Amino acid sequence: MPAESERTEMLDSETKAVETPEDHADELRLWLRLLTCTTLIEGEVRGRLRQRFDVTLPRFDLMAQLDKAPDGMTLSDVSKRMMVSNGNVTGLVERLVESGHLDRRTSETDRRVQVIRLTKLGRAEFRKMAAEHETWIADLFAELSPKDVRELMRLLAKTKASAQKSAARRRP
Amino acid sequence: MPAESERTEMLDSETKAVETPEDHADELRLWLRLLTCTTLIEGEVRGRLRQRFDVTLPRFDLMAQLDKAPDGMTLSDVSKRMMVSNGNVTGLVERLVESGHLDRRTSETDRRVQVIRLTKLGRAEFRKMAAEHETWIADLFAELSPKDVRELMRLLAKTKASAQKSAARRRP
DNA sequence: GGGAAACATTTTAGGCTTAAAACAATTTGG
DNA sequence: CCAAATTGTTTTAAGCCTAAAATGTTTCCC
Repeated sequence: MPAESERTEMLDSETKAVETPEDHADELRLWLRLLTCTTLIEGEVRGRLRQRFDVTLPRFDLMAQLDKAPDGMTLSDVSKRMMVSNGNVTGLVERLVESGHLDRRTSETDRRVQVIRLTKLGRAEFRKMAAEHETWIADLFAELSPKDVRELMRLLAKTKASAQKSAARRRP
Repeated sequence: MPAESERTEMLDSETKAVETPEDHADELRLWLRLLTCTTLIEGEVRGRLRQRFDVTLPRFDLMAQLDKAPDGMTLSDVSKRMMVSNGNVTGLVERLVESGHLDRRTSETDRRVQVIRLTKLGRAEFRKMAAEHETWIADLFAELSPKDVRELMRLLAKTKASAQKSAARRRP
């Protein structure tokens, strides 16, 4: 426990629990700052992808998932990985098949399942974009020291675990 | 500088700059983790707002901005604060006026400007939602110690500054 | 075998979001 | 003063996104 109290109005921990509403302002500020950072970076990446490659961020993200899976993925896999709804993936895939970046085929062993892969074109274009994308990210985080990066990684891992537990508490 | 090298393949800093492509994998992983955390929390908040109050997250966010500005804000102000496009705000405001949560009037001193405020209903509903929302956030971050929270705040502030500088470098 | 449950995907309806163009009002600099 | 630039907002066109319902397929298990 830290020496300094973060709740200055609290004089006696016995009287706290029931009566005084807890002070959650710090967590709220933290959440807003987290959201700001993400929005800022995401907007920047989105803009650069559009300007340099005329591609949208969701398309890029989907292709990134597939680049890591040479044997293809099912739509459900993609949807879980990207943390978006099923219907969303259906539409995205439709457009990427249309533009020749993706190949979609029904699984031979389970006719419910659609397996999607990058086409040769899709893979080539993705690799080109990904190389540049990586330099943008490095530039956006340029002022963080290697130690900062490690520390942020650690704290965000803890945050993710905390949020997942909270979500599981509500939806068991 | 940390004692341990994070780029094991680099033997001589003289030869680095031009020839070997830099290793940005750590920053990329950090960005993905940041995005995962935000998406996770955002999705959770979105779902709870819908279930408990039948309200969308963007509506809630807009009302949160206005709650902090009793004298109202212009659409541009809101758009900058929320980091979304102008047209987006136009549509959101339209729906919130329609539902009786917002009041919109043209400024008397500048006929270009629209000033929006929460109505009595809008303020009352927002306050109710905000109180509960704060407990959700606290719960989502529950496993972070006060020290973790402070440290994250510090590192995210640094991240934000870094990203803003990078964005400014590109779009001066 | 056959019905119920589970699963994968698509569809639907509605809302959110963006970039860019269009429009309207004000400010500015000659 | 007045044309040009700037500012604030809306419109447009396209795409993204969700939750929930619908559809088709497979698995479970009695």
